[in-house]
Amino acid sequence: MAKTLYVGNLPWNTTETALADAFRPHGSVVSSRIITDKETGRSRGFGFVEVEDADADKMVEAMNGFDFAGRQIVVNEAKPRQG
DNA sequence: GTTGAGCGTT
Repeated sequence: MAKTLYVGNLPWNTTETALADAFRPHGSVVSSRIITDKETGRSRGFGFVEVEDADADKMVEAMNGFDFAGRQIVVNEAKPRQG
C-alpha cells in the first residue's frame, strides 16, 4: 500500500524526477507527478509524490519545509481525490 | 522571457 503526498511551493522548473530523487533517500517512493497547466502546459508549482504507507509520515516530517532548489517546499498528506 | 496560494489524471 502507498500514500499520496502533496508537495507545494515548488519552483517552476521542478520535474517529477527531481521530486522523486529528493524523496528517495527519505523513504520508498512509488511514483511522482508534477501538476501542469492543461492550457499552457507549464508547471503549476506543485505536485504529488506517492510513497510507502510506513514511510509517508516521516517523509512529510522530513521533507516539509525542505530547501528545494532554493525554495522551501510544503509537504502534506494529499486529500483523497475520490470521496 | 510573466505568476506563488494551492490538492492531481485515468
